[in-house]
Amino acid sequence: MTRIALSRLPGERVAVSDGSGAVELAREELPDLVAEREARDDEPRWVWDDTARWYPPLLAAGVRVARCQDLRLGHDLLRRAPALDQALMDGPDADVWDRLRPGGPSEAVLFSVDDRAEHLRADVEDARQLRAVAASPESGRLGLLLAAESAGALVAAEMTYAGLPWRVDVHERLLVERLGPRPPRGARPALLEAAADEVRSLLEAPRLNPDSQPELVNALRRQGLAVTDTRASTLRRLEHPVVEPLLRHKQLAHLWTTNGWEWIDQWVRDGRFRPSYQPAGSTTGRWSSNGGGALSVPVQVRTAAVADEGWRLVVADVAQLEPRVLAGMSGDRALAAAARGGDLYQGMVEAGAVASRNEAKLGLLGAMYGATTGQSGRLVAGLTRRYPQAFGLVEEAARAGERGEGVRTLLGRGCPPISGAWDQESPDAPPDEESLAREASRRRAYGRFTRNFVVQGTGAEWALCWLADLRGRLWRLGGNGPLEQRPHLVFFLHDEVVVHTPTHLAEAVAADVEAAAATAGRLVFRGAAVDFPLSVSVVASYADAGKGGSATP
DNA sequence: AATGCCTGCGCC
DNA sequence: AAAGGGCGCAGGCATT
Repeated sequence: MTRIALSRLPGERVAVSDGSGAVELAREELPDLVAEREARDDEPRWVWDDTARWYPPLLAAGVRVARCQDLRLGHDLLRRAPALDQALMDGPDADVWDRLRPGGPSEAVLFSVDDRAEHLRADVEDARQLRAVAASPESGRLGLLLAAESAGALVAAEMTYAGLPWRVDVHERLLVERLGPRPPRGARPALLEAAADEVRSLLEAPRLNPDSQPELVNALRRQGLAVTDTRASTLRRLEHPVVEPLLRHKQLAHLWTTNGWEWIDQWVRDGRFRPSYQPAGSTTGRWSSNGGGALSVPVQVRTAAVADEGWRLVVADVAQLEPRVLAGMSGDRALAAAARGGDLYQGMVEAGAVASRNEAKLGLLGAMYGATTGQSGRLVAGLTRRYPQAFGLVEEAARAGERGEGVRTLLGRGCPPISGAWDQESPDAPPDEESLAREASRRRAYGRFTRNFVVQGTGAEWALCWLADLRGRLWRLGGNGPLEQRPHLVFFLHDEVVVHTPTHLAEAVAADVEAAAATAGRLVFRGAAVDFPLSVSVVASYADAGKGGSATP
């Protein structure tokens, strides 16, 4: 397969190097060249330093690419990969690659903070990464991971470009219903103020600011309520007339500040919500988001995510992704058997491992998060006997972390090392009891992190493969138009995707979403026969997903 | 005025 | 005695 490396040159120029030679051209000539090579070659792999910098201008020019290699993501990943000989990653500009931060489309044009970072040789770094991976005993898995990570970066750019369809009128109607009319700048909505006034009156505190935690705690205590915090769960346990308006105030305040009118102004344009995604933004490989709060499109406002006329949203999520991942990566046959159906927890009940579905859930979550006490902790002990490989795997990851050792995901992503050696402050003095306790607690915390890392990280790898395969299928499904006129991904969150599609293709999209999940399972888990059943809904509004309306069985 | 930590919420 | 992973975001509050 052809690899075509793109590097920035001084003066808005670009170097294009495909192994058979290099050419230079002006930056504005690039979209035509890319479109031409996409059509002529059989899906070349575009090699560049950062998808978030190269791809948005291409998308804006109507050019979609099939494959890429994101060298920054690849570099970060390989630098942490335990199965890689790190010496092979050294060489010219390696230190600059080490320091690269994710770029945004805007800053790419405005700033060139570091001249060396601006003019890196993509072909040189690409060759280095290829060589290092080829020399690794886990070259196959690492190669898959790099490809999936890069495909994810393409998806991220495309989703920001296309945007999640967003009906501002629906959203604003909801805001007015719950909060009252939009207040002038600096003022608070009427219904929010009304709730605050009820709280002030019931607590006999006319000047109380209910958003101030210390003030609120004091006011509650003056009423004889023994509280030390103001969490909703704490408040719900109290018996006092102030609880209802207080909880209502909290909810309305949250709606107003995080998904209110200002959020709309800032994040919705031309009927689309365009959050910015950051692939591998979390150390486990999960994506993060740095704008718009795409990681929590709250249930409250999902009614505003509505497909265009003649279009539908296909919403799909995986049931119990991480327990299934654990079954697959540990090779635990008993857990894999429980995972064969649509409900893994129910499968555990039917196998007689636990008495109830809820116990199954508590026990598994406890194992993956490191619960040691309470009901969850007790369940973990019992389930360890029933599912020794699965529970043993997370237990072993936790022990490694407690010893200060790192762990890796199934495809080879390494976790960050434990931070801050405890005895560095005064290396010669014998540690006192308190610092010993601190150290022990720090190691346990790292153990909980490594325990979760292996599962969460491998889950993220499955999801990336799912996304990558689905992206290709959607493109092939859609005819000849540009991206936004075909079925295309508009949202992704850990184990859930949303596709915006012309209505007549919705069923075909639903089938492709399923097929892509099966492909991802085979790619990541090879022989291990673990199902990844989806719940798929074809809906007009995101809020209607998962209600069983047109869910496939 | 800007920065960073804390609390609390919500998403997985 | 306490012992639950990963994120983003907003407001309050202390610090500079």
